[in-house]
Amino acid sequence: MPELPEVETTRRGIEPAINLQTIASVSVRNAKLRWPVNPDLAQRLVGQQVKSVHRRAKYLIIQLERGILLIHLGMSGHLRVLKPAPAPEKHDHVDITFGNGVVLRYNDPRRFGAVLWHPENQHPLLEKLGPEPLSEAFSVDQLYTLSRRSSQPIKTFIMDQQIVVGVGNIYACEALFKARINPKRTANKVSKARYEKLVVAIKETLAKAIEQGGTTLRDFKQAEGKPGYFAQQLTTYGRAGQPCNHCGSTIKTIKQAQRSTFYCPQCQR
DNA sequence: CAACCGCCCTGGGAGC
DNA sequence: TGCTCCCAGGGCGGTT
Repeated sequence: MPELPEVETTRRGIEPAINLQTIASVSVRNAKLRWPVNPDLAQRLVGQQVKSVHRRAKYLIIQLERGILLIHLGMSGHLRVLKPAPAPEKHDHVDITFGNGVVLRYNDPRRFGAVLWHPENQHPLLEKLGPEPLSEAFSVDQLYTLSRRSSQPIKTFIMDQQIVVGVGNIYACEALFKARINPKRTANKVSKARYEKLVVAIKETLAKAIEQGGTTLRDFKQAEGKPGYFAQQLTTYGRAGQPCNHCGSTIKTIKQAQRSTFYCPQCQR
């Protein structure tokens, strides 16, 4: 499940292979992703040089000479760097081949992701995004101010991409455990002192997950095809019925906004 | 406007 | 073994 650490891991994997390279060919086998892949994608991309490979929230932004290529991995997507590329398999929807022989291959069984070319450097999807959690722009003051007018539970509040980007279900659960906050607590009823802990917890959790190459549950693979290793450090996510690492009481699961939340009722208040 | 809910999709696991 | 059912979930878009 690609969240910010998985997307950042992917960015670091693909950048050295494709940066400053020129696109030689593009092959789209299945255009039906979250949004249809532009039928003229090849025409738009071939001959263009990659100027940089960035990440914003969970979007990969491949800056070209003219416009940008925006890639979202959705739920089950991954990108691989192949040289040479074996024959495409099921769910290998898009290949982008570069002048150096590298093939960037987009695979996404559930097709919740996106591959979008956009003529301008800014894209409507990027406009309303909140601050990057690992930047200084994500601060206690900013988060606390926003929280005062939110009656959502704290968990859905920190998963709102307009509040802070890149915190998906797994890391929301993990960060709330680390900050010892009950996920059901209403955002505007959490004290500033606790937001201080939460901001630190989010930053530490995400940074640690990036170090470990992301979390591999079922689908995620790094660009080189390796799994991520953060799954072994999960304290709450996917551990319903198991003992809390901290107090030994049983990890509980509930539904919030149609998502599973895992938490320790003893530690998190 | 904020909050909530439905929907898109497929593979994997559980249960029978 | 094989079928059916349920679940995973990011984020848009529509409704309350």
